[in-house]
Amino acid sequence: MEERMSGFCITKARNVRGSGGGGDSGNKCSTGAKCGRWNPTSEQVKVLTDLFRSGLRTPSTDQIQKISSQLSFYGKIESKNVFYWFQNHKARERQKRRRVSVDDKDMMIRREDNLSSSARYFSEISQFTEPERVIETLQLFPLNSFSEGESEKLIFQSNECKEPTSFSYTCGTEMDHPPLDLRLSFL
Amino acid sequence: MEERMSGFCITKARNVRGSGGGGDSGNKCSTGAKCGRWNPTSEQVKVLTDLFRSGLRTPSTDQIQKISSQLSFYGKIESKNVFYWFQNHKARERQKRRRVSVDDKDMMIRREDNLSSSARYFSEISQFTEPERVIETLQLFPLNSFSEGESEKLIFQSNECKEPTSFSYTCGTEMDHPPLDLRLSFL
DNA sequence: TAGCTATGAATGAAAG
DNA sequence: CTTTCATTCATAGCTA
Repeated sequence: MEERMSGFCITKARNVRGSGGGGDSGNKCSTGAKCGRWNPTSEQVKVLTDLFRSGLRTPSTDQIQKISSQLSFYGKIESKNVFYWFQNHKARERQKRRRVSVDDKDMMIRREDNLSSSARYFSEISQFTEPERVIETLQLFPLNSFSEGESEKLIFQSNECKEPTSFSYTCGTEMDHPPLDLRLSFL
Repeated sequence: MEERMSGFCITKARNVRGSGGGGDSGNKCSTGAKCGRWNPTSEQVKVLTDLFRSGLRTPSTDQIQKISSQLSFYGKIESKNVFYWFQNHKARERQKRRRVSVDDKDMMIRREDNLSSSARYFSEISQFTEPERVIETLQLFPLNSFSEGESEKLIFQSNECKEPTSFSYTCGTEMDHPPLDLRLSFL
């Protein structure tokens, strides 16, 4: 009788990357392995996420500099880290949303699969899959005149929704056993 | 000492993925707990492996969707699962090969132990560690992309210690907690 | 119960 | 912006 299952899935019992919490913590590799890559502190991630959620998606060079400076308090960080963070975060959110959409549509066959599984996955990022309140750069600081051509953008996902151009392959809709034609020539 | 809450999902029942090929043997967590991780069915793995062996390494989004749709018959599966599967499979094969390589050059020991030890391991995946006949994407479908040469990079030189231009905020020099004014209005 | 291996998932960096 | 690569974390499922 192991009722150990009461412990549910331990999530991050390990030191997690955000070992932070304390003083320097910073970027030392959690596992102590040779780390040549930035390992964000939980605080740093929090701030970045917050900014992202506030609508910032593509920070300008200046913004990146400022953010980086601020975050350096929590540990070592470089501008490029911030740059990459936003780039990745944005790309992944979009990519994820795309997959979900498709997934959602294809879910017609499934019988009773609860979607609790995907819940956890998107609990962090896709918290707002509807708002779409992208502010896309946020230039509210006139300081320093205008740097280089930095203010334009403001696109509204125009090239995102590409009609999937329907397919004609037998989409198992009413068969018990799938034809399952997954040869490469089929894809 | 270690407060490593060893809760984790106790999994006593070995439902095994390859159980009777029936329809749903799929992904339910052994314990029935709501594990958030996809647990591929043996059929799904078989198909995926087959595709991989056929040369498919980096399926396009469309392909991923199709594969996912087809595999959904065997049990719950999402696009991201397929995506990750290929990503991991490819990476690991490469990693493995590289390790062997290094192993070979670095230490000329390489006695049979090596093989016997990993025999079981290689029996499944590295069935062919020599060919390298990667087909790399298999674009049998038009799949028009709208990417027009848009190259404007933003290079970050190591200017991490760049003086913070002109900030008036008290740069955490004597405080335990930073002022951290990272609201968008600040940037 | 503890350790190990295989592998799903995540994400920093880059390349394209 | 999109996609791929490299590493690492977390965990299911053995195995001893």
